[in-house]
Amino acid sequence: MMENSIKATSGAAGIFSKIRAAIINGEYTFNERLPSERDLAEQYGVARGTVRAALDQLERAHMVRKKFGSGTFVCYDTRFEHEDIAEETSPLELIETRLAIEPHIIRLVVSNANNREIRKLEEALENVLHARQDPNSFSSADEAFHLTLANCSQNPLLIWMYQRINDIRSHTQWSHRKNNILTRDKIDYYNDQHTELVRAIIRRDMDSAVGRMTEHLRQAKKDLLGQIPL
Amino acid sequence: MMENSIKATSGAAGIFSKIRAAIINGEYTFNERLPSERDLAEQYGVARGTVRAALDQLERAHMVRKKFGSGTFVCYDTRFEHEDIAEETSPLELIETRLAIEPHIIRLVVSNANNREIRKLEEALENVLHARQDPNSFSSADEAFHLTLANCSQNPLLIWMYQRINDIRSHTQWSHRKNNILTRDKIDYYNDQHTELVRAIIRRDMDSAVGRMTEHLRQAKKDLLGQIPL
DNA sequence: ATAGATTGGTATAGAATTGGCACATTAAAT
DNA sequence: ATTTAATGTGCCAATTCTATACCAATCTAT
Repeated sequence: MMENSIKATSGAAGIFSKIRAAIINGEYTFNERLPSERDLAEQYGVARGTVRAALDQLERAHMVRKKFGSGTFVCYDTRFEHEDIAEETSPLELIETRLAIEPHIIRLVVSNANNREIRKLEEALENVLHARQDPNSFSSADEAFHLTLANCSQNPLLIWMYQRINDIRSHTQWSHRKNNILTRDKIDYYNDQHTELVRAIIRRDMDSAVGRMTEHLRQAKKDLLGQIPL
Repeated sequence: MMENSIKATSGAAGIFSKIRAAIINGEYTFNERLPSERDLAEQYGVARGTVRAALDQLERAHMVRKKFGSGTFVCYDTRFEHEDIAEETSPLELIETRLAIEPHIIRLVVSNANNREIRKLEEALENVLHARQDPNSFSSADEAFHLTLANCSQNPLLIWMYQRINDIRSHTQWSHRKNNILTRDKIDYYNDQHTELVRAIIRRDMDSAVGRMTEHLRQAKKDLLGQIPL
C-alpha cells in the first residue's frame, strides 16, 4: 500500500539515507567524527541498535570508518566528488604522470634554484631521511620532499599540478599496498636516491640530477608492477 | 539555516576542523604563528593534549608546521587553493609546463596507440592543416590537435592535466599577442612540425617523435620570448 | 652574554566517552 | 503461529580527554 506521508523508509534504511545525505551535503566533512551512536539515536529518535545497523551499511558503502573506542569517521571526500580523477587513476597511471612531470621539474630546479631554496630542499631531505620508522611517516615525508622540489621550480602551474598529484597520492585507494612495498630496505634505498639527487642538484649537475629522478621513478614503477598479481 | 547545526563535533577532530576552517578562512595567514597550545586549549575549552592531537593532524595535512620552542606556523598558501591559476600563469610558465608533459605524452602515444586512435590523430591533423586562414582558428585547431595527442596517451590523469593546460591556454590574457606571433609563415612552419610528428608516431619512431615535439615547443618558447621586450 | 619567560615535547594516571556485544522485550509483517 | 525488525537495557573493552608536572628548545629583555 502506498504511504503518501513524508515518513521516509522506516528503520535502519531510513537513518542510513539521512546520514548519507548529511555527508554528501557537506554537513559532516572529510575525516570528521560523527556524533556518537547514542547521540545519533536520540537525535533521530530511534534505538541505538538501529543507528548501528545504519552505520554498518555506511561502512560497507565506504562512506564512514568505525574505530573501536574512538568514534565513527567520515571517509568520503566531497573534493573528489566532481573530480572523479582520483577515483579512476590507477597507481601505475599516477607514476606514469609523475614520470612526465618530475624530471622536467628537476631541470628547472637545477637551472633556477637559489640558495634559499636549496636550504629548504636540504631541510626536506633531512626530514625524509629521518622518517625510516614506518611506511606511513616515510610516505608523508616523501610527499613533502617531492612537493618541495616542485616548489623550487618557481613555476606556479607546475606546483599546482604537483599538488593535484599529491592529492591523488594521499587519496586512500591503494594505501594498503604501501605496507607491502615499503619495506625497511626499500625505504633506505629510496633515501639513497633522494640523497644523491639533492647532491646532484647542489652540484648543478643537470644530467645526473635528471637521471637520478628518472631512475627513482622507474624503480618505483617497477616495485609497483611487482605487486600486481599476473 | 536551521539551528540544526548542532554539529559540535567534539574532541580532537572538532578542533582540527575549526582551526582548519580558520586557516582556510584567512583568519590565520601564511607563515603566521598560531596561538600557543595552552592558549588554544583555553580558547576552545579543551585540554592541551586535545589541541596537540588536532595540531598533529593539521601537520600531517601539511597545513601547519611546528617549531620546537618557537610555535606553530601556518604553511598553507591560499593562493593555490583558488582556481585562479589561470590568472597567475604567464605564457612562459605555460610553455615550460607543456615542455614537461607533452614529450612524455608522445612516448606513451608511440608505445600504446592503436589504429583507431591513429585515425583520430590524422583527423585532428587534417583540421589543423586546413586552419591556416587566421590566428584564431589555427590556435583553436592547434589546441584540439594537442588534446587529441593527450587522449591517445590512454592515461586519464595526463588527459585531465592537459585539459587544465588547455583551459589556461584559452583563458589567457596574452591572446592579443597571438596576432603578432602567429604570422602566416609561422603557422605553416608549425604545421610542418605537426605533420612530421604524426608521421614519426605512425612509424613508431620514438626518438624522432619525442624530438619533434620537444623541438616544436622549444620553437614556440623561442617565438614567445622574441615577443617580450627586453 | 645572561636570566627569565614562553613555547613545544613527553610522560602519567584517572575520568569520561565510544563502539562492540549479549539478552529480553515489543511490534509488525507473513 | 512464526518470523523479522526495532527497541531498551546493561556491561565490557578500546580509545580518548583531562589534568598535571616536568623537560628542552627558543625568544626576549636586560
